Amino acid sequence: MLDNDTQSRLLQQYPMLRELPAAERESLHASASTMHVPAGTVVFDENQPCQGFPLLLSGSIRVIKAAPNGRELQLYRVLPGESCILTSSCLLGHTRYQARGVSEEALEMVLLPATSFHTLFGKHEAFRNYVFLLFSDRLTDLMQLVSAVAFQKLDQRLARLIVSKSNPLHTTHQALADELGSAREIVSRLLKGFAEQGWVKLGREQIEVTDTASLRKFAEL
Amino acid sequence: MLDNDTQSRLLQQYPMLRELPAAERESLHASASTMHVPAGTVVFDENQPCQGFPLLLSGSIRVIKAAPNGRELQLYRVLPGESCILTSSCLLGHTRYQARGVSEEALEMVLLPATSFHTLFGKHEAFRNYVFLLFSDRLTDLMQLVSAVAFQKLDQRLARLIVSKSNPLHTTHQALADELGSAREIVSRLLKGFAEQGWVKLGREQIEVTDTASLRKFAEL
DNA sequence: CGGTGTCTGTGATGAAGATCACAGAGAGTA
DNA sequence: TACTCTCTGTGATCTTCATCACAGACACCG
Repeated sequence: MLDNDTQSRLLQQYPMLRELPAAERESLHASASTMHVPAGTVVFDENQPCQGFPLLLSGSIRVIKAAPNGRELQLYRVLPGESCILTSSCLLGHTRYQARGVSEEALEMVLLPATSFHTLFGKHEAFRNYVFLLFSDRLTDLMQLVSAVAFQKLDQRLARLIVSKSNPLHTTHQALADELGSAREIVSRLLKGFAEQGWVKLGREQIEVTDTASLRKFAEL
Repeated sequence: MLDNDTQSRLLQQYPMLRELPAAERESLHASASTMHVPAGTVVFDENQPCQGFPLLLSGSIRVIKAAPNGRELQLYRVLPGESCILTSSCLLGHTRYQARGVSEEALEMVLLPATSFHTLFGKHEAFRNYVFLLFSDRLTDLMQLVSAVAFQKLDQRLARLIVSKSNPLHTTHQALADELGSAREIVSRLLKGFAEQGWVKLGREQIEVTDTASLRKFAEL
C-alpha cells in the first residue's frame, strides 16, 4: 500500500499512469509496495528469476555484464521515470535476468507485483505503449553499444562518455573503466592524453571539460 | 491481397495468427502483399524509415552493423516464423532502423502495412504477445552478444559459432569473419589451429567438425 | 601529526588482433 | 588447356589494450 505522498510522486515520475482509470490506479496503489535500497547493492543478478516490476522514484541502477575476471561493462542505466526493461523482458518472456543491476545511489522505488504488471499490461494501452517505448529505446542503445564495443577505439568511446555527462565530472577512473568495459590504467592514460590536448583538466575524482567542441569532434558526435 | 496458398503457408509459419478472429484475418489477408527478394539484397538500411511489418515465409535475413572501414558484425538472423524485431521497434517507437538487413537466401515474405500492424497490435493479445516474445528474445541475444564481443576471445567465439551450425558447414572464412565482426585472415588462422587440434577438417568452402565434444568444451558450451 | 586507504601516474612487458602483401589452390569457363 | 575468379594460407609488422608492479598523491581520521 502506498501512502499519499508516494502516490503523487509516482504520478509525477510516471505521467502515463494518469491515463489509467481511477479504479485501476487505486488497485495499483493497493498492491504495490515501496522499497528503499542503499547505494552499491545488487538489486538483481544474472540468472535470477524476476520478482516484480520496479518503478524508480529516485536514485539510479547500473545494468551491467560482469566478466569472469572481474571486469565489467555497463549495458545501460535506469533512471527515475524509466523502468528496468530487463524486468519487463523477464516478466513477459518468463525468462531470467541476463545481467546484473547495481544501485548507484540509494534507491527509492515502488515495486509492482508480477500479477499487477500482467493485468496492467493486458488491459491498458497507455501502459503497454510505455513499456514498448522503453523496450525499443533499449534495443537501440544496445545495438549502438554492440557496434561501439566491436568497432570503436577506446579513446573515442571514452571521449563520448565524458561529453555525455554533466560538466565538472565527479567520478573515478575505475568507474569510467567499468562503464566502458576496460581497465583503469588505460582510462588514466587516455585521460592524460586528453589533458595534454588541452581538452580536459584532471583532478582527484574530478574531470573538467575545458574544450567541449574538440572533444565532441574527436568523439565524432 | 494474398492468394490461398500464401494464406495457408502464412498460418503454418505463424501459428499465432490462428488465434485472430476470422474477420481480422480476412482484412489482414486483404491489406498484405507478398514480396520476393533475391539473395544478397539490402532489405533495409541504417537510418531508413520503416515501411511495414515483414512476415518471413522462406529465406533468412542477416541483421548487421557495418563499420566505416568495411568490416561488419552480425547482430542476429531472422528466420521464417520470426519477424524482424527492429521493424517492430521502428513501428512502435516511431524511430528509424539502426542496422542493416541483408537477405541471405532469396526471400519470400508477406508485408503488412504499418497501419495493419498497429491495428493488430492494439487489438489482439495473441499478436502482442508474439511481438513481445520476439522482443524479449532479441534483447537476450543482444546482451549475450555484447558480453561476447567485450570479453570473449575470438577463438572461443568462432568455436561457438561453428558448433552452432549444422555439421558439414558450407561457408567461406570471410562469411564467418563477417558474422563475428573480425577479419578473414584471423578466422583462417584460428581454423588452422582447430584443424591441428584435430577438431575440424578444412576444405574449400567447407568445414567438417570431427570432434564436436572438444570443440564444445573449448567454446565453454 | 602520522597512519591508512583510496586514487592516480607510469614504465615494462605481453597477447590478441588488424593490416598489408602475396602466393598458391580449386573451380568454372572460354 | 589456358585464363580468370574466388578462396585460402602465411609471413611480417603494427596498434591497441591488458596486465603487472610500484610509487607518489591526496584525503580523511584517530
